[in-house]
Amino acid sequence: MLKKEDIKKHLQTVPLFKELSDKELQPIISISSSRIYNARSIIFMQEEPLDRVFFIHSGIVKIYKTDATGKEQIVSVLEDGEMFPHAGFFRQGTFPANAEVIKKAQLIVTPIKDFEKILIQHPELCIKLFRVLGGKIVDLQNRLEEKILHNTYEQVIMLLLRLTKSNGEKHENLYKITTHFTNRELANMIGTSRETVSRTLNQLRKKDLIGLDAEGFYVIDPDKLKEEIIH
Amino acid sequence: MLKKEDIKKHLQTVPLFKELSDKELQPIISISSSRIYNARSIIFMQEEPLDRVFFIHSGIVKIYKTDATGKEQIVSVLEDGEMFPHAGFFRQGTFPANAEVIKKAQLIVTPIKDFEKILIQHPELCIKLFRVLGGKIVDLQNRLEEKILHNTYEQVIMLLLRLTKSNGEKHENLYKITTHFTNRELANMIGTSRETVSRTLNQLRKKDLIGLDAEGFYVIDPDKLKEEIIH
DNA sequence: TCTAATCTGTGATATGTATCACAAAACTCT
DNA sequence: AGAGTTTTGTGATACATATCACAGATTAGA
Repeated sequence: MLKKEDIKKHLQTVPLFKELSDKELQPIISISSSRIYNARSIIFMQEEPLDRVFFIHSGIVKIYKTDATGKEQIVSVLEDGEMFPHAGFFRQGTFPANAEVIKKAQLIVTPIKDFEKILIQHPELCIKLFRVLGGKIVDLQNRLEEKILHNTYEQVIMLLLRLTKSNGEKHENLYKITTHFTNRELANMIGTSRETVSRTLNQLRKKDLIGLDAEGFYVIDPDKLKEEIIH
Repeated sequence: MLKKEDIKKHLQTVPLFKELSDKELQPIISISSSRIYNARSIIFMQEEPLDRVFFIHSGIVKIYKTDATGKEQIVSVLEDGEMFPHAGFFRQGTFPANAEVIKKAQLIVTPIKDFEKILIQHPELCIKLFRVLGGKIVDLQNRLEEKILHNTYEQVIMLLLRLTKSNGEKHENLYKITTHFTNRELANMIGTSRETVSRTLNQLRKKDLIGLDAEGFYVIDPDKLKEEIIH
């Protein structure tokens, strides 16, 4: 079965499953399926029952919420190797937010109930999941700290640094964010307006801290940029 | 040994350990110790190696960070039955924030390495911990959403509702927050100024949505208060 | 119980950022 | 390739909230 072979190959690239033997991976493969989602397709909505977890093999996914006025808050932007949602294990209920594809993605879908069964039989897997969840908690606390203790100018910088770290590729000492985010998307990630992001980005470019090339990609010197954060 | 008996009794009140048999609880009791912390004493600081977890039997603890200018951000306010930190399992490193006692507290201290060993031998415990961590993640995402999508007036209301839910006691259809927080503390929980909290609280009192009695306690009608959030 | 320290309330002012408006540029779709 | 849509840049203005200032109330310490 070629398809199951693919799933295996893809799951092996997920950090959560790294170091697992073929035999250990087998039960997870057998309950999972793979699917390609085009950009802009909705993976799930907040109200749906939380009955599956996703692992990203390729592409980019955004997790977001919208309020009554339609204002969007991007909770996180996830890419290959990452899992979502983080908060569903052994809890009944609905998804904590919406998920939509930003860049065409291949996802492994696993029914959460079956995954939980495998989980409790494999302490190794539990340990890794505890690590992942712990990391997520630290991450969210840092986000909250950024939002509370820093002004918008610095929040933009920290967002760029965060995106650089995860999505960036190092090319001759420069970091390139190879995904194009619109100003509005960047704004929604930190809860500011698109205009402010536009102004801040141009300020940073004038200071030669970032470059905005024709394709819309961002080029950054992270160390110099970090020095801009004084608070 | 009376002391171990106490620890047992105290651990049984922690939701994470509820439903565990005496036999299952025993290994955790044997590695734990109990200690009383007075108000204002520091439990740990951010830079210290994360080598233990705490369970609150009584009292109130705040988890907070401070920036270079001394500005404080209260990450969370925890009370009896709760555990902290949440993000330390199977990860090396330091505490993610500082912890200080707000109200005289009795804490159970458990070395994290030993706890981890017990954890991986008890799937039941793992399941509960996954639930707790999942809840924490949802919680933090909601906090971030509050901060991004709502104005200060509404953030204050949501903070009061949150405090009411956890610390509140129901008395003849009113909820009383039996812990006194200063305006500055409330402000630091949501990242605003003490003056704004003072003004907002008085606004809410004028609307008869909350009451501020002599002892400084807050009395709230949660349903009416919730209706104030229109966004 | 007195004194110092901290907390509260409230007006005045400053300021950062959202919002509005619109033109130009860049994409998208058939 | 051209029409329509979406994005960007930038000035002008509005507004929420921080900051400053200070007086009075409250709490804590000796």
